[in-house]
Amino acid sequence: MKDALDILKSNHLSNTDSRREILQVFLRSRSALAHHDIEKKTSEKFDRVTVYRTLQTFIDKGIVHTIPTSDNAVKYALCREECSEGHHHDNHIHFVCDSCGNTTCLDETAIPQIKLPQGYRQEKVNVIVNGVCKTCKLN
Amino acid sequence: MKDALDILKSNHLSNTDSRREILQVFLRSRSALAHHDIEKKTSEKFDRVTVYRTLQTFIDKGIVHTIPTSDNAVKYALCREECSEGHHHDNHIHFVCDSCGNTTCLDETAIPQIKLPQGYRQEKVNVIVNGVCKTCKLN
DNA sequence: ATTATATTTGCAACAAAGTTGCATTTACGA
DNA sequence: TCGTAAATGCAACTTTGTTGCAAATATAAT
Repeated sequence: MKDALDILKSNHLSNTDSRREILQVFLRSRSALAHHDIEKKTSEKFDRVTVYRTLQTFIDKGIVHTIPTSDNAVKYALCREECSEGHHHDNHIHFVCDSCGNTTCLDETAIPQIKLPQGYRQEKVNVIVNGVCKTCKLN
Repeated sequence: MKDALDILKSNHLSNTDSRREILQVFLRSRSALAHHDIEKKTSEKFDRVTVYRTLQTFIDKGIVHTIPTSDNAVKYALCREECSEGHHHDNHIHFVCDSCGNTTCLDETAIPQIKLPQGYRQEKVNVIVNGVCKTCKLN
């Protein structure tokens, strides 16, 4: 398991408090995080602006990716190893649990082939499944 | 083709200026609309609050549905006939053109079967495809 | 270890998006 | 046409996101 410092180093990013701690929050979290979650989990230690800029840097470097959700709250999650600067490979589906609210990447579940009508060019596909997650279903 | 009054009547909604005109905007538009688009297309005739409440009413009744997009701008589009109060059947994919920015419902393109890992219950699936639309590809 | 420099941060001020309570207005059935 | 419930508009507010700039900090070179 890579740690925050490794990730920063291999992406040629300087080791600053905010980057290190925000990465740690992601590494510790099993579900995707909204901007707001990140501010809270870092005890509002960093300015809102810094969090925005740090997230943008991570997206640019391919360290995290965004997940659109129907309630207009973009969430962020760590990319897997294969992502790199300017090139995301998040070919997995996202699951939103309507019970606990958690958004998770289902890395094992591939995005199915989609056949668009004639004339459309397909660039990227986002699949968001809503339902009840494993943990909640047991309770 | 149903008109605005029919839709309001069959959903037991009173016929007010805002509801009628906002519905007409949807009926005339071939792509999904953001809140902001609606305000503009009604010439800012209605208070922002009224537009929000009207949209919420339409969603509750199953007249429109929301489309999540990766840039955190929820868009709204008319549902097809089969939707009803509290029960959306938008079993089609959404296409976001990165060239013209338009979001459209591809009603003919069904959502493929998705096989979730053991233990997950699937309720709703959203598929958003980014790319270049028919019209833009020609130019 | 010290210093120089480019990068990053925090602040202030702002803009946009969305919400709530309440008084006024409107739709529509009686 | 009138009464009432529903819908609207206004004001005030919260949340979310952005920009410019001065101060602070990370890192590489000495």
